[in-house]
Amino acid sequence: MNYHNPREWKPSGDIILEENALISVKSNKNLLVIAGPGAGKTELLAQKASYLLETNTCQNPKKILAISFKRDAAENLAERVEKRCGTELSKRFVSKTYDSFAKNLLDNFIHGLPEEYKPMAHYMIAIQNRKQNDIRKAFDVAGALPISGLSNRDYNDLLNNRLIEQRLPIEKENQNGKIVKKAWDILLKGEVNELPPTLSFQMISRLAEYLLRLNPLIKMALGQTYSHVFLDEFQDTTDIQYDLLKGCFYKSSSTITAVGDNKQRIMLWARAKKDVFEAFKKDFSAGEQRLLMNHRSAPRLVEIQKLVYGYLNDIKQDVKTSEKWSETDGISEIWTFNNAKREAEVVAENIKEFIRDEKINPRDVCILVKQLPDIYGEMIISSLKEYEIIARNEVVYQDFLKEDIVKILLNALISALEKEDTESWISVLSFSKLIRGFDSNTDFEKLNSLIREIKDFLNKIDNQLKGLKSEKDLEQVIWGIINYYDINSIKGLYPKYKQGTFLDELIIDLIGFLWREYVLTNDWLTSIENVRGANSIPIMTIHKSKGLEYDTVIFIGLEDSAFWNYLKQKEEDTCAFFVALSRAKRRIIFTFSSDREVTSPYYTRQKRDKIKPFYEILKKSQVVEEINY
DNA sequence: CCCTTTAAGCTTTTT
DNA sequence: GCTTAAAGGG
Repeated sequence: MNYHNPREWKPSGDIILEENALISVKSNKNLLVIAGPGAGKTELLAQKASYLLETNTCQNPKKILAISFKRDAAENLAERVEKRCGTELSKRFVSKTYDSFAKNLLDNFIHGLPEEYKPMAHYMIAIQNRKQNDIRKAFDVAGALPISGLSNRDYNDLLNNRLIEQRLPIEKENQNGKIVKKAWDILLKGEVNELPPTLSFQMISRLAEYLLRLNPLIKMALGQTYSHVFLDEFQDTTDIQYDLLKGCFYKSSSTITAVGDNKQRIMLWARAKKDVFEAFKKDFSAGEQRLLMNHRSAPRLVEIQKLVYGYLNDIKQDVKTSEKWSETDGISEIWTFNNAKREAEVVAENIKEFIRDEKINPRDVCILVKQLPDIYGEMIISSLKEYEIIARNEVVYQDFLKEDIVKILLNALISALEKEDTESWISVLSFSKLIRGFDSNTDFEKLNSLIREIKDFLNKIDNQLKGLKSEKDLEQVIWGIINYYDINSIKGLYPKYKQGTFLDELIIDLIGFLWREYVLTNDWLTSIENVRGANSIPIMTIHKSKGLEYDTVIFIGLEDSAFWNYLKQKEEDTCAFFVALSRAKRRIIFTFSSDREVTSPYYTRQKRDKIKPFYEILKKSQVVEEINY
């Protein structure tokens, strides 16, 4: 392998990095990179990975470990690195989520735990929702904590908190401690007729951290394996995750690069550690860099974004916009209505015109809400239908489409229908090889016969699809594919499908979605595209939209009741407003309806007194036009 | 049975 | 903060 000289290294893929980004890429110290919306966080990390691998600064055979929160973020980053520095070098780039990282540590080194804290090897993942709460169950069996005056939900939250608030081992000096320890025992080992061994991801992280503390050799091995560590969306790190990070890399030889944005901190209510930036700088003696470019938003929209900094007591800084924009680019409007029906009509009509006159794709428009996308979006969905435009609540599909089994089945279907589609063919082939245990050493003859076999099978599927009469027939085809791969082999590759009815539910959903589309379109490829959402406008919450970008964003309901908790969490809600604002590349529209006559258990009369600062920001920018309908 | 009180929901990911 | 459904009391 020919490595580049660090001095001569240049960013790959025709990318020009701003000065601070280039400094961050070449820095060999622990570093906190504060990067606002559109600064190119993923690109920065991908370029840094390229630099480290191409110059052999990350010395072969050492690796880079990247930790993200969400699976798609981890996958996107891995893909970008492969694109930037090639398949060979990117083999030493390991991209994981926090939870899979922690679970791997626990599962691989489970014997490093003392018997007392060693979970049964076949433990389940805890379910915690309204119907089923395994943690609560464990406490009920252990003898619930003697605390009264709390609602059921608050009490469940408190129990969970008690379980994971501290590092292990549990201090069992007092009565409460004894009950918490008993709950741990039940969850780790299971209780006959009550609960199988069950762990939450928070517990898994605690166990992984304890494991490392007890076994310095494992910690050393981590440092030996990973010379560099990347941490994405660092502002969302919870206290538990931070403890684990410290357990892994405190005073280790690994160099850490954390990337985040304090202005997009909207997960505090979900345990994000508020002082994580300061803690990281102190504990890891980390330096700080700020990126000043916004490659995403048009100049007028960036002007509004900059005004939010003041409200968040953040350093005022001269954010630069991309040269592709001219100074007057960027549209921002507030649309006010007397009722939600009129709002839906006007929004739908305008979207129709955007698509028709500006030739933008439905996927370039996003309808954002603070909460309850089904309720806030209902009327807009039906108004858009009149123009034959589909809008849908993306929450329902986002997670579903990410599932491996869904990807596997859709790829098989596409490959059967469209023999020339290379992307789906490659995934069908590589999945088949994986299932059969083939690798690069498998001889050519065997591989060829596998390819012939798959092609025969895909032809069979194609023919079956042609003669399909009912949803039952489709069910048969889908199960045919699953049985061809072998359901037990699939479960072996993806252990998460072993638990409960998760796999069956996904398959039922897929059949339902596909059939519904097929009835409408009478074409399988279009049906698959529609299930994937290629032609529909996404409706989602601000939280779901984090990390995404759209040409046009329409925020529905800039109203007090949508921000019902504003007075209690001003900063976090202002961040949410900032995230919404900064999703837009060229145009952002906020709507207000003084009467929201939705068939919901919630509000009708709407005000905007409490969230006045949001309107002040928009007014102050002098680029926002308010239109009364 | 009727009136009053209380609780739930509201933003989330992860194998 | 606000609405509605469910539970509780006489």
